[in-house]
Amino acid sequence: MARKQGSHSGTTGPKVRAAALRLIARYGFAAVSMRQIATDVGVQVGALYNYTPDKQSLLYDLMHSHMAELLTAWDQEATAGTAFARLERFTRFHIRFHLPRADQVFVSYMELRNLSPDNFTKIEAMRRIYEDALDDILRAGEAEGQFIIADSRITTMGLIALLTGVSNWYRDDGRLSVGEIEKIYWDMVRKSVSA
Amino acid sequence: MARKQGSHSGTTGPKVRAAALRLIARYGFAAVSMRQIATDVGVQVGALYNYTPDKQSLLYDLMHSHMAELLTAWDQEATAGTAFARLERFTRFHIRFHLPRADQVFVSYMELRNLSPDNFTKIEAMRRIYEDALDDILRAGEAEGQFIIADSRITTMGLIALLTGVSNWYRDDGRLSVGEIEKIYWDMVRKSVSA
DNA sequence: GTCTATATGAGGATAGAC
DNA sequence: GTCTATCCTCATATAGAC
Repeated sequence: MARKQGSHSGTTGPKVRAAALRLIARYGFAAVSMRQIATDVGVQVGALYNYTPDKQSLLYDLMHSHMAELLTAWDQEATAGTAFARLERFTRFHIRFHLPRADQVFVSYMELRNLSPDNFTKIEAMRRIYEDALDDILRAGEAEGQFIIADSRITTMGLIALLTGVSNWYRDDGRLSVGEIEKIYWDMVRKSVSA
Repeated sequence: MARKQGSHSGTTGPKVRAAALRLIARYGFAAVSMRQIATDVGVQVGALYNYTPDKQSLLYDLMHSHMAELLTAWDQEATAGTAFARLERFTRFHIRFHLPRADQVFVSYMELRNLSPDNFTKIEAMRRIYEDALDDILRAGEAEGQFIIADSRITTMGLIALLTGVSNWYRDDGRLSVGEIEKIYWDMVRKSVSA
């Protein structure tokens, strides 16, 4: 039988977050109960409230962590260079970052409507920063004459939808490596904005 | 005060579906209660069960209707011709069909995981038929030498993600007409597969 | 076809013992 | 830090009156 009492500090917190992420990705925020999460972690429901003040905060933490990681990772990846080189960097980075994070991507996209208004505003602001990074690249390339783009904002939204869509079909045991997928998508992106 | 009794047959059924669609799109299937739907329609909760055997069937009906309409509309739109012409047709059709159906798109995409396994299988089969229509065009264009495509299946998924993404940012009162949006996306699609 | 009332169960969150 | 027990609200679905 499972242990009924005792301290397991240091591991329960991360376990709660991991269980919540996986369950919410699979069944949706509203469909997942705190009891389900507790069972998955191996504690009773009351114990969860040592790690989150409420269910909403748990969702926000998951989405905020994801966006913060994304922005930090891109900050470290972004470089100077031609718009062309920067766009390739962005394309490959986006795929490489998101592919191993299917649950985070799913939750961050699907559960926006379940954030409280305040939390939604904060997450949207982070998302906007990321979109603007691509928008900057596109406008730079247009100014340099490397790209022909009808509308940089729409192209930004289009390319991000295209690239994020990888998560819809990618499987770890699929026939293509991440590198091959990056290449295929980079070909499409490159051609779609080409002069 | 609202009427407490009486027959309103002929209108309640569609109203139930319309209310369910709008509420589910906004808050998610699991988060929307039958009571909310009933309130929105203006009846008591028990009355809903004259129009659906249960909540799950209501969701399935919404998604099935959407996919059936989509396939029927594409059947009427599809034409013979060069792969190039067929791809433009598909691109413009996809945007024109989906733009005025934001709620349906959202629900059909987001609530797949809330379908029962049987219902999921049926909806997925319909979705696959639509994807295959694009896949056929791409492979035809490749065979004719009009397109250069690394992998038709991945390109199919990529283009559908790109095109469906329009629903993420489109607003009825935005600065662009549907025709202008079709044009911008067709430029991207055309170039992305160009030889 | 709709209403009211109810059966039956699950939900988020909290209090207090250990 | 976790457990048990509980409060209070809400859920889906059904039964039977009108």
